[in-house]
Amino acid sequence: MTLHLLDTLSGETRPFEPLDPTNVRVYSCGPTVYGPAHVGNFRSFLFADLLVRYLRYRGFPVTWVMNITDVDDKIIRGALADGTGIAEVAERYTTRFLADAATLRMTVPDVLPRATAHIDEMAALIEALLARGHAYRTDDGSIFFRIASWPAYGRLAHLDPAEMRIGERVEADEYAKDDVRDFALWKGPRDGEPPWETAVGPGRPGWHIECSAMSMRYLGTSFDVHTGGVDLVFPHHEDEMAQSEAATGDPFVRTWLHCAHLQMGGEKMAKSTGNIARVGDVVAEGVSPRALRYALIAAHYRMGLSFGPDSLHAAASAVERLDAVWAALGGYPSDAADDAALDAVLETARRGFEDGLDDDLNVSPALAAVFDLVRELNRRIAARILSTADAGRARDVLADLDRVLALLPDEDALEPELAALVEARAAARGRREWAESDRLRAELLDRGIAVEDTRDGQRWRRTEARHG
RNA sequence: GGCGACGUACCCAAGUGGCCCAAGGGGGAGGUCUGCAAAACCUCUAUUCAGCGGUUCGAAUCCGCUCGUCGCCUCCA
Repeated sequence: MTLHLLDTLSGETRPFEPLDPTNVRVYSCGPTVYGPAHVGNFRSFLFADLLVRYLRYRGFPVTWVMNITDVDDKIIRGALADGTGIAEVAERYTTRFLADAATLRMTVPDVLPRATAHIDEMAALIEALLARGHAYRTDDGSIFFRIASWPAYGRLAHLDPAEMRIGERVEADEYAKDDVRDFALWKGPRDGEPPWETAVGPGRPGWHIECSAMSMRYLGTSFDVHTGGVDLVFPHHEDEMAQSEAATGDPFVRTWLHCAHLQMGGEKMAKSTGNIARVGDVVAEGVSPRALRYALIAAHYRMGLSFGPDSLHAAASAVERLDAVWAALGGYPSDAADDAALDAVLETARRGFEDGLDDDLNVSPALAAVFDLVRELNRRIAARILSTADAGRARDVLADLDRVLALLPDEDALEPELAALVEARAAARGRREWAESDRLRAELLDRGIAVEDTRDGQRWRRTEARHG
């Protein structure tokens, strides 16, 4: 099988065929940096991460672009509120975003363009739209996209423009649009708002134009995949597609991918309702970053996913299970001969993993294949039928699959002080001084090192998370 | 009001016509191993897939209706 993806626009699941096999181009709608992103936002970023990782695992070179929206109403409001500039606010939360992303082991995008650094590209796009008759100016210097000029409008969201409820709260009164459904490409200058002097006049960009300008700047007028949360389908991506195609005449995106919302307490996680959890807070509560990553990627991206203490606990246990085999395989002394059946076990796991992900990135069966492998490996370790070389090969396969999952523990050496405690504990146990060895074991656990005894002596692994 | 998704064990969650008397993870019960603990392994925990009809040799999977949950139509990942 090959990778198949379900495209929002066509509604079809199709084999993935890159426009250019030597450079798969992926664009993901990134954060608007007016505050810390919450874990719901990260679900969508990590789903894109999973896609990019899997494309690379499958051998495709990928260029991944994720924008940073660093100018918009909320940032302006936030800057006003705490008396700093919008650049400061944007910088603060961009830094925070990148730190959280790193915590969650998100692949660093190849390009992280900032909107404010691409104003000229936006202006050029708007000029093209004006020239082609798809946009018009209003008295205050704003420029709008004329939906009536674009018959394809509504195709992505599968909405009929005529049936759309006209937003009562839209800025219809603030800006004099020809049609309330028309959307802003450019907002004329206003007091208290940062103005840019551009070819289309002074003002600031509308939201949608940012993504069109930045994606096409780095990926061309047509590219392979565009990702985002379902809430972006309309109006953001609908508008983006309309303005991009109206400006260039080229089909904008080959495959649109949208992930479902993260649910917490039965409803979607959203800043507007305050129903949120943040990466920093969750980690501060003692959840390991890898467990959090697991909790956010372990379900198919188009399915609603519930988030909460239960899901985090299950995720933490699952990750520990991975850690346990990983550690067991690492410290596996054996004089057994090679296990003739191991290759088949490894191959079955790899096939199950790939078959799952090939099916529109369905991680559930992929993870099932991994855990089936884990059990097979544990059985063999317990039965001592693996050779040391076998253990190494099994580890290599796990590590290879982990290029996609990114859940395995870091391979770092133990700090000297802790290493000394581990040795002391082994020595005490060797002398059958149970009280002392138990004390050292407890102390090590307290410092994040779990020590376990096996027939071949003790072994240790990091635990990361506290347990309550 | 329009559009759409979903409803599988105690919880999360695969499976979308026969390999399903239904993966995987978590939780629970019992057992093995062990100085103890932990990990691991073994057994058990859905004759059943929201409910009711229908199509079919055959349905969790297709069709219809009913009930329920969630989302989009407005800033939003």
